[in-house]
Amino acid sequence: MSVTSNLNASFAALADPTRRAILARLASGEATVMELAKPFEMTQPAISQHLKVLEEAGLIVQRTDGTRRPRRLAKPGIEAMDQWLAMLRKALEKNYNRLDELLAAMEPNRKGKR
Amino acid sequence: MSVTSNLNASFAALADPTRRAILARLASGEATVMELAKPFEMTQPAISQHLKVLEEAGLIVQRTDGTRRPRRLAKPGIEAMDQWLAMLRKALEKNYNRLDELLAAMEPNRKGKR
DNA sequence: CTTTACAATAAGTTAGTACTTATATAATGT
DNA sequence: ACATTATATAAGTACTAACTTATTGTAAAG
Repeated sequence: MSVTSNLNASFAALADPTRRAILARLASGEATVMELAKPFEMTQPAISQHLKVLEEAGLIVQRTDGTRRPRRLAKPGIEAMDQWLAMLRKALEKNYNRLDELLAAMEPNRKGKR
Repeated sequence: MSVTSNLNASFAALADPTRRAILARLASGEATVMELAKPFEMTQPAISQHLKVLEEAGLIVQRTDGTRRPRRLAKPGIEAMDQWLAMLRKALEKNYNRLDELLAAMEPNRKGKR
């Protein structure tokens, strides 16, 4: 039950297209394992394993409803990734990148810089 | 070739803390392999391999300056991830999540299990 | 109680990742 | 031409990930 905010696990979780599809589905509301499994040509255990990965990454949470365990998105985990990426986005917006490109363009042939 | 927009590879690249550190460093401007390697207790080939992963993921680009290959951030690849995450962020903002929580709270809660 | 539906876990296989050391390539300085 | 500096590639290894089938746990329904 910890908000580990583990960026390693979070980004690794997003690297799998099945898990991204699951999250996309959960973006429109909670869903059970069976509902989540339906679109995929994959067994139920495989989906359960993906859900475990997503939960351990802090990207989803579950509740209990009889034998069902509906999942929904977990805000903190998603925000943690979003904020990390915001850092890169801001760097790009600040034109650091363009400055580098300019320097690269000015570089005619040789000459070291540092 | 350039804008492969490969989210699998992009997110997988971010799952490694060394690669995130490299990107963070590049956020403040371009750097060579040696410069990037310095902070790590890791060999140069290891860093070169990480850079290859980042480049194939579309997150950095390189230019040639003599024997040096300074890297810098690649805007399109970073924006692609950012936009994908924006989808989840918006879902959370739209209170889909809160609605689910409300439904969960309304659910007649049964006994704790085991 | 017994069956059914939903979901988790176990064990095994295959493929991929993240390093290492050793070596190759390529531009620069002398 | 040779040595130096900067980087890439190759090969090997240990670890991890993503599936599968088989089985188990648990609540609801008959």
